[in-house]
Amino acid sequence: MMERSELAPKVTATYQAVIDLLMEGVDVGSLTVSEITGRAGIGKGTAYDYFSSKEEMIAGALFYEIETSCRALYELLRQEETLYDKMNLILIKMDERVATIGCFVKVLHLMLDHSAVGCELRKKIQNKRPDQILLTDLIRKVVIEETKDIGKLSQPDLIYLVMTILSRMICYAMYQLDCQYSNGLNTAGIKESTMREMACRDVCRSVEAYREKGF
Amino acid sequence: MMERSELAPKVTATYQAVIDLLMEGVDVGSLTVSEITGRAGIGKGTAYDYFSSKEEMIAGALFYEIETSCRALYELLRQEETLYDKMNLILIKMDERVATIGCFVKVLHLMLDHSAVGCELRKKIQNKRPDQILLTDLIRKVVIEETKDIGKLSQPDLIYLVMTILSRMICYAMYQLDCQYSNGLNTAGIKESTMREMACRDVCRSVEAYREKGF
Amino acid sequence: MMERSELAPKVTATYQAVIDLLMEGVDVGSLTVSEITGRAGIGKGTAYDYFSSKEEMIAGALFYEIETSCRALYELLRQEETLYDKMNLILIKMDERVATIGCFVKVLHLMLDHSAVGCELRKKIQNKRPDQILLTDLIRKVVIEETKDIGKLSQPDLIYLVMTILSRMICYAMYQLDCQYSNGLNTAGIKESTMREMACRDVCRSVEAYREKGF
Amino acid sequence: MMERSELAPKVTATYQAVIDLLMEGVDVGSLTVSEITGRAGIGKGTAYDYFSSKEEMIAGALFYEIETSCRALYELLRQEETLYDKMNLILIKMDERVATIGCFVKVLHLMLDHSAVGCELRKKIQNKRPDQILLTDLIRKVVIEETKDIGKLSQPDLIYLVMTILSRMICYAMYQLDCQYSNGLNTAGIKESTMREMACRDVCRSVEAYREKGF
DNA sequence: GATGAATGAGACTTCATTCAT
DNA sequence: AATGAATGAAGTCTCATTCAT
Repeated sequence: MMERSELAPKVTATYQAVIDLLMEGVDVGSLTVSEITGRAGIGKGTAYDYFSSKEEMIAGALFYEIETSCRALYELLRQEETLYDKMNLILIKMDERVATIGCFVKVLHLMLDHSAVGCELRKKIQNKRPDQILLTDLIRKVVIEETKDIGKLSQPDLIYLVMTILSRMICYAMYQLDCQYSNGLNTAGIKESTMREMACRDVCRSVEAYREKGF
Repeated sequence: MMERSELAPKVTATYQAVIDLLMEGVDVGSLTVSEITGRAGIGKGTAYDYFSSKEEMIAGALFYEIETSCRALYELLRQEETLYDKMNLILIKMDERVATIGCFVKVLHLMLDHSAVGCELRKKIQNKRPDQILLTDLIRKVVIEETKDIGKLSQPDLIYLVMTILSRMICYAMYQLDCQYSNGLNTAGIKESTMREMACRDVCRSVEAYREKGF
Repeated sequence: MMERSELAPKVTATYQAVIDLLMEGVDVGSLTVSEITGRAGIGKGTAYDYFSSKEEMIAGALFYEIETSCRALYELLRQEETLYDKMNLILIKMDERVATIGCFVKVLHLMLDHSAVGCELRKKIQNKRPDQILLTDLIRKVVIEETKDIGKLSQPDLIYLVMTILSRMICYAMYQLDCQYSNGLNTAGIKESTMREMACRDVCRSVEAYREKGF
Repeated sequence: MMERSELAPKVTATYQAVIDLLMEGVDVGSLTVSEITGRAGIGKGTAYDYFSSKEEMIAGALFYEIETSCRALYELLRQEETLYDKMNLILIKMDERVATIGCFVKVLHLMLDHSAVGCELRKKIQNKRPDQILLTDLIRKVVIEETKDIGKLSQPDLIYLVMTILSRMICYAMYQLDCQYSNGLNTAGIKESTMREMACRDVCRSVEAYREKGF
């Protein structure tokens, strides 16, 4: 009934192998079918019974991973009351599943490049079913639910709010990644909780400013 | 004396070819040496007299491109007075050189992946000369100069301010890219000037909040 | 009693599938077991219960097809009186079953190449039962029956007559195929009946010349 | 000046390797690029600098081989006077270059199948330059030159004469090939000179019949 | 008996890099 | 100094065959 259970075991094995490899730091562009199927514990040919190309395997795995994560997160967010708490939960979950962040970042990258995997992924995202929730859908829902008492948001305001939250999340992800690798931000020494607090306060400040005067 | 003039003509031709190709939408991962040297109008072997690998060509080109852009932008920013104006100018320049944004985005991507080009690029950035200004250096300088009257910034506060600005810039870049390709943000219909205004006001609001209570 | 009825249904289904595919224009070399069994409506494993290899399936199908055709044609030829009429009937049947000609041509090809299917087919032909009639047997019978009044043919003369007829048939097949695809003969505009007439007259002329002076 | 000399050495090496392999009995369909380039003494990648696919290599080699043979034969045929002598020379040359016959037969096969090599070859033949002489051009020229005193041939008559000669050549080739492999004709014991004589007489008889009454 | 999911050897093709000219 | 022809390692994908169900 859950779509997870609908997937053939070889498909989930392939997806898991792709995600595992990516999380271990293998670059998307240098993933090979041999690596994937070897890790998945299936034959090379078997993968081609389920996917028509390497790109489909990788794009499928990433789509599945972020869709699953976003849907699960959405369920959790509904239990939080305030925007601050929701934002905080998002960031906490980002910490808990920091390894997954890499996948989100890779998806963002792929959305913007012209690689074969990127194309495949864009196709998947454009054709996604309405009940599948990706990152922007998640944020949009949070914003709409949180601000519905203000009155119906105009499209531009909605988008700006979404982007504000998204930029904070990216900001936080950059912080996380800078802790892992050194990317030039030199975030060493700043506590996670401090970062979270600042980010949440920032988001709320933006919304309050909106409530007062509109954007 | 200028480092530009220090570069051999074949090197700049190679760099330009890489940048041109990337701006035309060729994916970093699918760039080939043949394409690069063909576009640069030099022989394949010649390129290897100046670079030891394909990765060095690409990483070198990207480093050169962003370093040049950031240095030029820094010179311009010094002439602006307020933080609002500086932020605004950054965004305006991002519009004027929207094609270059793609390179910045690619650099961000490469900083985070484990590809061969990414490694090469990270090496270049870590070993950069002090007089070479990259994006984070640029922002750090803007923040320090703008806030020096407040007193010396603590390291964490400085970093948070830098990240705030960076996140707004990324936000704006996302908006720009979403106008070009459709990435799911549906920013259609929002004017550039409106976006800029919102972003600048946000940044200033953050700094003001800092001035009042500290982060 | 009839060998057709001796064949298991899965075998005839396989044979029919091969022949259908070949007649639809699929190249012998690019036939796959999946295609064959899919078309035959049987499982891939099942085919291997009846055949030991793909080659055996294809060679078996072709052998069966031509043997069946030749035997049927032989029965019809016995009812014709003169050599002219017999030759004419052969060519008329070639027109009626023009699609089958492709199989004969493929068999000719396979007899001459060193492909795995060719080997298998040669084996089948060399080990054929005496009551199985193939093309050369058919022609040989026609020649012997037609010329028995002249006296017993010497082996070389018999062979030459057989080859004469065979070469005319090939000639006619080339004409047929050139009508379907353009193979450079540019036979467009020549009527079938004219071609047949010329071929039959030629064959008779050869035999008459033989009757008069011997070859 | 001769087109032979225009071909790059690696191209002729590739062509020769293909022809050699085919003459050694390797089946067209089972030729591999490794085999070809290994035999040609060049790197696998080198072949792809000159050809865009395996099919092009094989089709190119066959086209080159038959075109060269036919052109050379045409030059020789011009020195013969009578149709009998011309036909005889053709058959003698077929004996001298019996190994090449296999190539002609393979070309005939490829013209009729739907394989990738066949497609490539048909393209090459359809786009051949007017000065390139293939088998049917050769025969057409022989027929036209030999019969010009009779008056202009109608198109159908021309084609029929061409096919008559072609069928005798096929007949002779069948004899040759049956001597090499046993294909069911059992030509053992017939001398080459006898076969040639019969074939030449047959062709002349056909032309004479034409002279007298028209076809 | 029948199936088709699974396998993996091996095919074609690309492309970074070298080196003789 | 500059070139680009040549290389061959390595990647993707196909498909004949097997075997557990």
